Amino acid sequence: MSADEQHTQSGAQKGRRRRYDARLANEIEPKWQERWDAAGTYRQGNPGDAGFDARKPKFYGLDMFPYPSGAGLHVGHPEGYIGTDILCRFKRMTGHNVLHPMGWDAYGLPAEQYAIQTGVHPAITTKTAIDTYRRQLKRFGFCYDWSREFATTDPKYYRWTQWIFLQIYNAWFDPSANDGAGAARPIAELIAACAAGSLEIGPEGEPVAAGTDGARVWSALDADAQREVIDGQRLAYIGEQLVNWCPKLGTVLANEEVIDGRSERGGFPVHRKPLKQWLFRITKYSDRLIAALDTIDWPSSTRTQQTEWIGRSEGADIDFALNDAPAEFGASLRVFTTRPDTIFGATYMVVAPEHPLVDAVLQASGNDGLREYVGEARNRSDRERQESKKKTGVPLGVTARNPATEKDVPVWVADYVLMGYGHGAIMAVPGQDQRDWDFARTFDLEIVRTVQPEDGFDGNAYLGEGPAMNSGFLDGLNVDDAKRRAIEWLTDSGLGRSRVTYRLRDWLFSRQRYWGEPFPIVWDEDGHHHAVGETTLPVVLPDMEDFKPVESDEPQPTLAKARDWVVTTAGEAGVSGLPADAPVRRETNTMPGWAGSCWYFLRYCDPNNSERLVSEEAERYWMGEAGIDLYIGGSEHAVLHLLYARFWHKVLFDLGHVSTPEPFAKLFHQGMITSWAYQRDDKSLVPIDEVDSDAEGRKHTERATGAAVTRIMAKMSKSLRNVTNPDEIIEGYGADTLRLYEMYMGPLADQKPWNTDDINGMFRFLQRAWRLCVDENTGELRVAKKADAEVERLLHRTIAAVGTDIQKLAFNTAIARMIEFVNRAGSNESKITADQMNRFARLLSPFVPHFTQELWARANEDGFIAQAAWPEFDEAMLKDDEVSMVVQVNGKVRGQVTVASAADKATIESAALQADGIPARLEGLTVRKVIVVPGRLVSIVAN
RNA sequence: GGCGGAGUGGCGGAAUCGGCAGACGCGCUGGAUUCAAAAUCCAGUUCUCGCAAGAGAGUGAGGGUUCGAGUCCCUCCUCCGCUACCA
Repeated sequence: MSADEQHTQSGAQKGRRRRYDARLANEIEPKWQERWDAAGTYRQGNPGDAGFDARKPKFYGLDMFPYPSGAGLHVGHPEGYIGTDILCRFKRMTGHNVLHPMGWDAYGLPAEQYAIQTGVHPAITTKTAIDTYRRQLKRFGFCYDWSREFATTDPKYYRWTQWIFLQIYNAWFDPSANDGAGAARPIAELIAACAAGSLEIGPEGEPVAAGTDGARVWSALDADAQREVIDGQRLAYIGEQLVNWCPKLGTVLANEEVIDGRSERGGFPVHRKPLKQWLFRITKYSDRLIAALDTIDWPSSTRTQQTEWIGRSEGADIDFALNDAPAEFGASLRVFTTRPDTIFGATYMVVAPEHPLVDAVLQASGNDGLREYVGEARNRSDRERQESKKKTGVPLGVTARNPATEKDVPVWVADYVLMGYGHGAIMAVPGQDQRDWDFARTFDLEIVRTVQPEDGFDGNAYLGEGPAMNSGFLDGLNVDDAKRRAIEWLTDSGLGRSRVTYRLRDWLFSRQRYWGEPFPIVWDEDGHHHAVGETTLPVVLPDMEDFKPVESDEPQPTLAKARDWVVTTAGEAGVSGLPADAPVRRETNTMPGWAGSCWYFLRYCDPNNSERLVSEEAERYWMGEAGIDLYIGGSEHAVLHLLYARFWHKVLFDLGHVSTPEPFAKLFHQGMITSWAYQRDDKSLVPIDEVDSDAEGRKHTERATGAAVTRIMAKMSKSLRNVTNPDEIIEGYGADTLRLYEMYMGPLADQKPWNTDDINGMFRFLQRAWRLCVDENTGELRVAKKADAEVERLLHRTIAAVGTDIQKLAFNTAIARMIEFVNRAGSNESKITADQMNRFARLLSPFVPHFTQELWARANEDGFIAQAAWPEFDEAMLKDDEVSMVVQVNGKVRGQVTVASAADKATIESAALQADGIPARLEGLTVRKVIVVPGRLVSIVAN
């Protein structure tokens, strides 16, 4: 028997259904959803629209929009959405204009992978997935303004994604702007400043103040050199980088998309490969991205993760003079260190296998051992490098002079040094660095301690505090002073300088895949890139029959196969500065999946604007002073999406297109909903349908092997087959019950185990609430004539507590308070008055909108309960006239005393000393002290 | 290894400032209703001893501060999440 049948058997009378059961829920929920839709109940106008009340404060409540996959929603997905929905409904009832939108993040690798596997075009699979998601989400009765819905794959949307790319492309980072913090400015201003002579071009091709030593004036550069300078300053630029190349996916990936040397999507091996790619100069924003974290209300763990991802390290660059190095490399080797104070302990040096010194040495000498090692190291994937922490390396046959000790130290090549960080070269100080220690031990290199370890220290490298030793002029200084002194000495002697390094790299933005936004860029016959004209946007993704990538060791963008699309003319593409008939080829890379999600929250403010990405007025109103009021989504986006979106927003802010420096004023991560899974002894997981359990549910065995497995909690996943589909739960209980259950499981931020049995509790609660209001024999409302004073008092308290809890996102305790109200009011023979019912329904409505709407209608109230005002409460009703207090004797509860709540301490004390049973307890004892905490307890100390 | 979070009944979880630990829900036990079951309703339900009144113990372990500690301090253990050869 299905849950549905069980619940409805006795209530399945003809005509108007009288009991609250699954059938009734599934009847009223779609009914009201249709009426809300038809009436536009959750439509929210913009400033200037008819009926828009500009005096109301705004509330922008945003969910991280989903990436629709073929599998549909599971019950974990809507958890955060239910939370935002409740808060947005509350805000609407408390007099706010509420922007609460939903849309689809639809470009990206998973959709394309799925399309390739099934042979169905990603445009079709994506549309199907979106339709499924929309249907499922609508069934929850969320108060989204669906008129603002869009997908990132809509040309009308990605037109502006491309437009933003062009703004970034046509911008440079002026380090002197913004009081020295630096800011993006239009590249036209840079060209104008150079042409006017207020900026000149430094030796590295960078703009410098006019008159700087060694600088050239703009007019002295030929057109190509000028172009090179400008292209070298763009915030979106072509750079050759060691990139993460994934042959299986046929694309390069951002560092953030590579986990343990494998692709985040699919888990395929990733190799490092030098490639020309589009990059964003996000590193220029490192300090601003760190500093602004203090201005926003985000979980501290997420702020910490972003800070560490950016990874600012203060230290020094030091140049070590090389002996016997190939002349073409130069005379010195530059390293970065965070511990310049330990330079006296630098007993050897290490360069990365990709370091230019290695190539120079290989060219100069036929060192076979070196060639072999470097070849192997370069071909090893990052994963292989990391799998074994065993140190490997070979000597380069070159030495360097340690400028502090004036001793020559050997230079090694080893793959524990990474080319991508610092200068790809280190001074190794085994005494103070564990990796160097391990390496020195492996190859029997000298170890010198330069910091005196604490007494009793018996480890290897010592990283702690202590006075410098074996360090000449630094001896005796603590670590911080020694660092400072060492940098002074390096600077004075011209051997080095203080320097800040970041772990963050420039953001690799191009992909070789089909399912993404095309770049608004064309290439001319000389190999120069040009922006397409803004009026020709969007550059529409061509519809390709053959969208399969070429699995290969060499990148081959899928779009290159769309020959008719690729080949065009400058005129066609709206390129300025080229003859209209000049042949150009379109950029065949596409943008990564992150592009669309970097600014979608702006588009919701004004989704149909065809003139601008968002109107200034709508942006200013909805983003307000500080940005989005509440953004809820999973913590897995702590560094990727949330960092990229902040970066785009800051560029747009600098260029004057948005009015807030940060997009998300308050961020909240909902916890994961977990489910049972089974684990073998080796920690590998077993799907739940391959396990048998005994009657008590204590012993579990894997069917195939008969081996015992342990029951654990794990993420819901298709492969473990422990996924619950919300459609089934709604069928068996209704969406209102599911909404309540997910909010009642525990604190929104916590990880929580799914337990279908627990849903009954919420279902019964709604049944009791229904019975409190509706006569099950007639279906009519049952209304008391006279209010019970206790129930009235409790209602005021419940309203106060629920309002507070909703704003704290403490929905579990809010629901508990409402259950208490129903339990108490329901045990009262006379039930509740029409007025009490009205207030109670409004109180409950953010949680169970359909249920309360139905009560609202049965009470013949006009309009929709969602548009009613939040019920008020009277402060005076929150206090009792009398309070019952506990009396403790020597820390143990020994009695109770009831006093007027206004009673003073002396009155309470004397009442407590005479309370039932207390005088007997105190017999033969001397009262030493009496502590009175009004309203709580009296503590008597006696001996 | 680093960073972050958490340990409370059989289970999920409550507990403003340190103030009656276990709200609320599940499950379980007993009862009502029923030919019977399901559903529903009522009562009970931290553990130990006790017929009971009651007494004692109790928030991962150990110590400390306090009239009073789940909450604050110290030492340790366990689990989870993120991250990782970043010089």
